[in-house]
Amino acid sequence: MLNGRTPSVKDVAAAAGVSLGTVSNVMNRPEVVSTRTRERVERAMAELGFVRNESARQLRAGTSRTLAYVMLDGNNPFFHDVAQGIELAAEDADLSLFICNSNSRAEREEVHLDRLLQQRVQGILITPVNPEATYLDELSRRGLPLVIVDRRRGDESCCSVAVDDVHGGRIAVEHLVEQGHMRVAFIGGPDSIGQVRERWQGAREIWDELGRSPDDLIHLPTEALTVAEGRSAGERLAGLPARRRPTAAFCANDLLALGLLQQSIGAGLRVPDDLAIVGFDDIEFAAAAAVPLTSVRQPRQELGRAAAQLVLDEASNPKHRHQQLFFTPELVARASTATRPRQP
Amino acid sequence: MLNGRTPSVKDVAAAAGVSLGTVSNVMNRPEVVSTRTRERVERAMAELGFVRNESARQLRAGTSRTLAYVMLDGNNPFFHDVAQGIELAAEDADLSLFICNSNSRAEREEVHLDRLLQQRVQGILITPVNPEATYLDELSRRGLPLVIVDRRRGDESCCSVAVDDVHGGRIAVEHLVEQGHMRVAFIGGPDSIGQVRERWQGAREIWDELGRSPDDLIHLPTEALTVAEGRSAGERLAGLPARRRPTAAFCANDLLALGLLQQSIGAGLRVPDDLAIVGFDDIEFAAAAAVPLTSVRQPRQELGRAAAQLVLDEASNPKHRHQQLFFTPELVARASTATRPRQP
DNA sequence: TTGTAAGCGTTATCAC
DNA sequence: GTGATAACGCTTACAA
Repeated sequence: MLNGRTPSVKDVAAAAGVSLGTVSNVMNRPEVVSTRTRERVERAMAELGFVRNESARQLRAGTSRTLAYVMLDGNNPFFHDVAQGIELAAEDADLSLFICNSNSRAEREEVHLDRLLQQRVQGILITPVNPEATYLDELSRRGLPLVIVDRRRGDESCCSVAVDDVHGGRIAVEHLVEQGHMRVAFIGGPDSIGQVRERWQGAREIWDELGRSPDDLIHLPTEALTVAEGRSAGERLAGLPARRRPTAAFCANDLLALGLLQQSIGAGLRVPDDLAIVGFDDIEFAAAAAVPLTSVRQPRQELGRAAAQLVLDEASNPKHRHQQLFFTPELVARASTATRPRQP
Repeated sequence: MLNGRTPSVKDVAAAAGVSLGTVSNVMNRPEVVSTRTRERVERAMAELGFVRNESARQLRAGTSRTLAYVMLDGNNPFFHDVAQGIELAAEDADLSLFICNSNSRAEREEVHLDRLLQQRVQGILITPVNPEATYLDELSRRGLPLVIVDRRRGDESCCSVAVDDVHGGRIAVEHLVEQGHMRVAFIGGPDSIGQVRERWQGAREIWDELGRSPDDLIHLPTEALTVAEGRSAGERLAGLPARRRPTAAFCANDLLALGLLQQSIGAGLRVPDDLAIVGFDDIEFAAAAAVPLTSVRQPRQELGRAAAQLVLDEASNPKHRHQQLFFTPELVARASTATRPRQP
């Protein structure tokens, strides 16, 4: 009867001696079918090893059961934490989560989005290479629920969940000033990344408000937000003439900070005594560093969870209105900035 | 005509003034349709914003375009590197990759597998909680291509791609002995994890072969392979009476090693002078540690790539035979075991 | 080269 | 409570 095919509702119906509609009812509205036939059908399903075909279901029902997250950088644990937050929310809603990685390349991003469109996913969460990209608008125009994660657009054309990066920059530098530092470096780049610009802006703002001279806030640009770039920035820092050399560095993310920490310790500097370091994101490896890293904490999982909730609302609530959620980051002080080194 | 619906081949056909079969041909066998009509159809597609419905395609064609990887522990960057290797291979084959995370829970694993079965994915790659679990056999029995990644089964009932963990344990400890260490700790657990057992076994083998006393190879069990457990093991290590205290530790993975490193440095020990440390996996953060970590390197991306190739072969080659690939890991010596600390 | 039509496995709307 | 039956959007023979 089956000759190797994977069994369908039809086969189950035949085996259970009922019609195919009844089998469908057992799956989708079990309350409407009598206990006896339900059990008979379930037994048949088990015997045949029936597994519902999701493509057929989706085609007919017109509704998909998966969400997707297109992340920006698979090498940064931060995004995996965000993804985990999304996954938890998806799980609660009994949805699958499709995770893609653009690796910061707009072209990969477009390929992924196109595929997701073809799959007719219920909604897309994305940390885009460029939040203003026009192909993102097109998704919304198509009616596909879309939430931008950890980034924002200028307008309010879609939902987004982000963190106040300017504020983050402010509290990072404020903390360093409180610790008595007179010359501070900001390490981060490229400038094309909105986050980097805003964190740097926050740093300058507070520095200015505290009455410091702009000359004492030194910008060391990097080409990416990676450990390797952090090391390289460390070398440049060390190369500065002593009278200009900062006693503290605020890094645009934790990977940079980890790289800087490594380079500094390798070069024989003591952290925080010779150089204090603040990172951003508060990924797990920040707290796990040899000198536990002070960092501006983003609510990573919360970010993901909130984003998932927005996308689900947009998908199911006809009265949905776009929202721009904005979390406030917090400083987590650890040994890397302590006036005297302390434990994590 | 469309009233808000998303356009279908039918709509495209109408707009282009051709039949629906022709539209399909444009997508699937463009060579059989004349240039002129092809262009007309393509223009209509663009104007309508047509996106092919993958569910319908899959249902009719009977073939899916996605692979899936069920990873064991999303908090361990090692698995993300493996995933990236798979993704690259998938990309080459023009397939999408569905990434799931079981977080070491067999129950989540089963939920994911069930969903993937429903999606009729082309093949599944998995780093299972338990490679002997019977539900894995069932997938194979269903004819679903399955490859076990970074783990092996006793029998040869499916493809697998793994690393010689016993050998890894051997070279780690051999290296420590070469550096002159007389008492060594093995840190790792729980024993239910095959990897842990084999790395420990390799350690004992070589220790024995080198004529050392079993009493000088101390096993400090952990409850998980995490940074936190590494720290806790460090505390226990420090608590050992001085005459029994090892001068070197071999950790079952890099997360443990990182935790141990942090705890040790925090406690004022010098690494490697007071305590040498070897990790396993060689994740990026191992090289990025304040004292760059010596580690047993697994070919992370290669593992993923090879696994993807096996699953694709099983999916498309009727003469496919199951293979058990077995990579040999290499020791990457860094400062954490140098007799005199050196740079990364 | 293009058109026609059957059918993939489901769900949902009806009668019964 | 249960059973026919018509879609859903696409691919693929086969006919024209």
